[in-house]
Amino acid sequence: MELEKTYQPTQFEGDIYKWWTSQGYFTPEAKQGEPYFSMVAPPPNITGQLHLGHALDNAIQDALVRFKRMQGFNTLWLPGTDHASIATEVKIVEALKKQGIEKADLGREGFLKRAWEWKEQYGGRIVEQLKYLGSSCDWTRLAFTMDERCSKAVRHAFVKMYNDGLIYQGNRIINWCPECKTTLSDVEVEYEDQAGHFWHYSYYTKDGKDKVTFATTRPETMLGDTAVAVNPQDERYTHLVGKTVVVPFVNREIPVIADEYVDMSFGTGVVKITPVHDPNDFEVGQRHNLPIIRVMNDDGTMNQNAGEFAGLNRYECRKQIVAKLQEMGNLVKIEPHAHNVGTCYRCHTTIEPIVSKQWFVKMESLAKPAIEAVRNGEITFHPDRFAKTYFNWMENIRDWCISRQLWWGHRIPVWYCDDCGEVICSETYVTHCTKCGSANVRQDEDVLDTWFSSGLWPFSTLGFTENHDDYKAFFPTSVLSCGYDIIFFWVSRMIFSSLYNTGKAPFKHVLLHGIVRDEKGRKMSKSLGNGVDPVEFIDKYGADTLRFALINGVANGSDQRFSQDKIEGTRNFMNKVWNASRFVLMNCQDKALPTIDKVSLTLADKWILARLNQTIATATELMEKFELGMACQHLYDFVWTEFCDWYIELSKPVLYGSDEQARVGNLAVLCYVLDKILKLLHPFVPFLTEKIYQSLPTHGQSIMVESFPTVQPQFNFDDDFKLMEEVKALISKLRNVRAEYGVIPSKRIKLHVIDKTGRLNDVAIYVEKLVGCERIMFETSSIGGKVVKAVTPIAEVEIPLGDLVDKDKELERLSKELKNCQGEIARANGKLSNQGFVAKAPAQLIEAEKQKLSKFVELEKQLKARIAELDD
RNA sequence: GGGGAGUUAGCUCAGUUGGGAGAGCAUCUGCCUUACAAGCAGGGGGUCACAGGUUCGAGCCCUGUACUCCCCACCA
Repeated sequence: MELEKTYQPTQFEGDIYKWWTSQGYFTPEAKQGEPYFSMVAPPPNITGQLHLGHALDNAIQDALVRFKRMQGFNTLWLPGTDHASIATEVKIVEALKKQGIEKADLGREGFLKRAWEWKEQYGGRIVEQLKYLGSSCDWTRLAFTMDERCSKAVRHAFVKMYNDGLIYQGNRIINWCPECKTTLSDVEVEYEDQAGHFWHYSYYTKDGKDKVTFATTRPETMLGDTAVAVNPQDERYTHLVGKTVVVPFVNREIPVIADEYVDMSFGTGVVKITPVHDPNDFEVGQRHNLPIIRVMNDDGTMNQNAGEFAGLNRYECRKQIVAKLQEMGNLVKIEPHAHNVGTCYRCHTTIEPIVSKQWFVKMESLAKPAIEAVRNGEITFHPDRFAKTYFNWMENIRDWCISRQLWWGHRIPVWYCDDCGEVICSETYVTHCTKCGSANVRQDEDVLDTWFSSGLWPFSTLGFTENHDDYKAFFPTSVLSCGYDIIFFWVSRMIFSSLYNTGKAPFKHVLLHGIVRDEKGRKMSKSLGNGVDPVEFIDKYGADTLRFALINGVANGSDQRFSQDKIEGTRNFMNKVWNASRFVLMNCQDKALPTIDKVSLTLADKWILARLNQTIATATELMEKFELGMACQHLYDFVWTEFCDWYIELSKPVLYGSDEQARVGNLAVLCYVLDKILKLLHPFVPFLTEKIYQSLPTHGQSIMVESFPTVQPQFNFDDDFKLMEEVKALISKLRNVRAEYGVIPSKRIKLHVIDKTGRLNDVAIYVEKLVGCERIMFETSSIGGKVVKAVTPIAEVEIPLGDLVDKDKELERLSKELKNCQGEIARANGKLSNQGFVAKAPAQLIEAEKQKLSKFVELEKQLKARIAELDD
């Protein structure tokens, strides 16, 4: 098969993906007892449009999965999508609004019908986009958080927790989004710095003789005030404690109470207490049995308890209250004040803390084993610093509010009997009261937090509730990979949910990556319009390029900037691999090549094979430590610098020569190394490597089911490797001399070489070709005359450059070298004469230092001789 | 307030058991050398934030300082 002249990924990526799928390569059998590697993919929301975060996430996971698959593990990577309760509902409501339809108009049934239609349409789209990336996940096992299997797991987990007393219903202060009209858990609130004000004003005692002055950022909540509080130690206010003051507008008499919560040194030392609309005030209210008076509706407008302000939205109400307080003379002053305001993570509306009856998960007993599993190493985080983040959160965890006033999601499996008041929690649908038999039962209206079902993902998808073969074969999973930004939302919940439900940790390793930012380091977002559509990039540069660019050289867990430069640089690398392959293949023609063990290896061959071994060892080790970014970097360097710039160039004189046996031998090595390179790169660059692999004379069925390369000890060739490194250094030095003397590139020079190793005859053709020389003449002594002399550990080379040779310039060049050389000697001597070093450093290091010293001492001698010669 | 991270070449960043500072881009010089100009060869450029300490030896370990960023909690 001929390869095109340049790398054009769009010509083959799609076809290859279809072919892989049709071959069933992504679909493992569930075989118990076999070494396996399994991962569940973080399910993207069905609202989703593929973004670079998904691309990175999938590139990492696919690389791991392909690596493990090639290593022979029974490998499962299970994909799926998330119903994303609130996010999806928000989108659908928006879409309906555009059509002039209100959610309520449709009713629950009608709305859910729309939602499922939405799921079909957009859930499918994101799945298709993931395929563009080349992800080798098993689509036959595609899951959805609301499919029957996952829903069953949700009901099972809920009922078990309910029966164990871990799920309870309570009247507590929760976060309310007036836009989405639902509760939110603590982690779903995002805090934003906003410029606001401190409004200082006073409440008076009924007789008007005394007053308390305080500051608030939210005057509108005063309508729900049921006390003002001072610190019990605060002597300024002792006389007032126990008295009452009057809340204007609503004319409510409220007590002045004493509570430790109040910070005497802050402000006036007085705090107004609104138990219903502030978490801290709620606590104070609990302690003092204060009444709870709600003044706001679910949509953020004021309710009838707000009296004259009823019906206004909360901001308008605030404005009017401030104005009226001023009129009445209660307002003392207004200060600018920056504060953190909680907003809804979906719509960014300012959340309203309110007291409400909701369902909660009791966290304390769940968190304990979840902390322990990480502490005892059952689960490890990569990088491990994120374990601290995890502990920090888990150890301070509060109960989890799981009920949501939404329609799209898992409905809470609790029924109420309207006749006898029985509360029935059941895995199956309830039609009659289990206590009185009445048919007058109704299900709880609310649905569950979307993260409740995601928390079960590693086992719900594998068929935990039915003890499915997949569960038996692939659970616990091996690795969980996601961005560090969802440790709280997702990772922690999976850990405690799994320990509680299955008795096992859901995964062994948590591999975390950072956020992909724009060129300026900003987070990509819709509002900034700085988002990048990965599909566009794939169409232009190919999925391989995108994947490699996202992984190469990036450290685990750290954010990265995504730039056009990086993409292009990576594309160039792909093109490099492509063209190197083309070079090898076009030289092979259809020649029958010997296997590598039948080839008489040259010095260059041995060098590249030894270097390949090192690369395989390093890459494998890094992959196993999940250091994919570093593995890529090593491969990049090996392919470009060692293989292309050196080995292929070293091959040219052989391939273009007339020794047929040497040609064939060289080609065999080229093919061998290329084959290994493709396999090493395959996890990162699946399409390109498959495409080229299929063109190799030795190709098998598919590169993705071939074995990952392993170190071949017979190819280590330490001494030859070192010699070849010296030859390379010699070549570089000679090129340098050419450049320094301005010898035009087309000029073939002559080299007179005094060989100090006795082995350079073998490498003469390399030097001739790579330095651009007419012919090497081996000498036993200096030829003298107008020459430039290069002195190296393996050879002295004289280059007759005629009139180009300039004595002063030459002296300057050699003196510079001499100085450098003497510096090295001084350094080595310094180390070796340091008793501490000689006594404590590893023997290997000392030996290496000694060798260096003698090498440079020898060089120094020669350089000095040459300088003396010129000075005469 | 608590926790975490960062500070390395002009820019973006690697540097994982402490043993002679690296890459890509940019820049300078010269090349269309029959795989590749999406390329080749050669060069310049860094007191690894600062100050101490441990060590024979520190970009790496410890302490402190400065600045930047992130997360959590939050004072009404």
